[in-house]
Amino acid sequence: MVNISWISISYRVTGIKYYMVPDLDQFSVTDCHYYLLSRATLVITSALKKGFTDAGVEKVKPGYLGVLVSLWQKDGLKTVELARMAGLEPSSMTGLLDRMERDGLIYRSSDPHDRRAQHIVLTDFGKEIKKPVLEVLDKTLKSVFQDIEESEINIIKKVLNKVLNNAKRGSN
Amino acid sequence: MVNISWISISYRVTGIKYYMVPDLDQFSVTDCHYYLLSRATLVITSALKKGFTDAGVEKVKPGYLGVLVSLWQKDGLKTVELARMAGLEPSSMTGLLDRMERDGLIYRSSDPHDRRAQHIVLTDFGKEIKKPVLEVLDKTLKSVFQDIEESEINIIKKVLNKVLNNAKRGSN
DNA sequence: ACAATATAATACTTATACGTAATATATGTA
DNA sequence: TACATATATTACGTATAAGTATTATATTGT
Repeated sequence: MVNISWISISYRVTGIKYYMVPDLDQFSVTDCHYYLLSRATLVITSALKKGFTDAGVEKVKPGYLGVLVSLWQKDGLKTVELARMAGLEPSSMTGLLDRMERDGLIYRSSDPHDRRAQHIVLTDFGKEIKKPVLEVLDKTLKSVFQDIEESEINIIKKVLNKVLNNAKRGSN
Repeated sequence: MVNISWISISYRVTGIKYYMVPDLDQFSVTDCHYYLLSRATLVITSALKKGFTDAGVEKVKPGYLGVLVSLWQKDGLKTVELARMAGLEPSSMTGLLDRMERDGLIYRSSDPHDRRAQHIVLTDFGKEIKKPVLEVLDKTLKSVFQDIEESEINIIKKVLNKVLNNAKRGSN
């Protein structure tokens, strides 16, 4: 794409001093882990969004996927449970559920035993769209990851899991 | 983390029919490419943000990095040029530059030869923070990608570049 | 020269996710 | 029982990025 990079010289220059600020002029974005990760996430999100629209389920946004799949497995989960399952903060989950409620996919139902808690329940519409949504998901990911070997996919998964663990440890 | 996954069964089940909707109950998030990519991006972003704050350059947000590094290489680029270099839409770049201007990192300067264009220029402050910002970047990425082999990093880069190309072709 | 088209930047709306704080309710302990 | 603490959810502000439409200029073709 272009000629700049704002990342991770350390992996490409051996013997560099830890805090040495490297000369940037010789790097390209396609060498930058952070750039590549964020762009890949964005293009997949964008492809999913287009896929849902083309399939006539434009009410479904990519961000809803985690919640939908969780609820298709077990309806009536609580907000915190959904947040934990999707890897989001509870406060993020609230806004997500607001949008999903607005779009007619779920509703909130009070817990008679714990008046703090709300159970998140799929509407009929939320149940009906399961098949087309999963089809779009499968098709989109097949398209985006086409011509990539299974062994490489496995390395990606392994490395990204390690990244998540490194970050988790770093934040403690 | 948890027991759900909303992704990409296709790579793990051989011989699956293209549009077959798979049974979800047996998958885990840590097997999901889309999940892993988006989480990894978010944890790195979060680590960078914390790094900037700890280093006393809390005016710098992770999203500013692409623009800053571009301008440190060549000051006075135009909005569209910066957008293209960072891989963003020009409309996204406008908002980003608004925040950077508000935070005292850049200012806009009209082009006398093309009255449509604005040149984006670093303030003194925007120039001064180069060293600490690059230090935080280097340190953070070293930390997040620690214990990951160079060969694996290279595979990640290769695969993600292919993903970006696949998505680009798919959108035409 | 003028009309059609292209380019640069922006405004506005929406989606996504974090962090902090507030509120209500439960639970555990002295 | 009363108080401290923990839990569930939400409210509000901010960062990030896309998409659509608009405005102002430039450029090109006739």
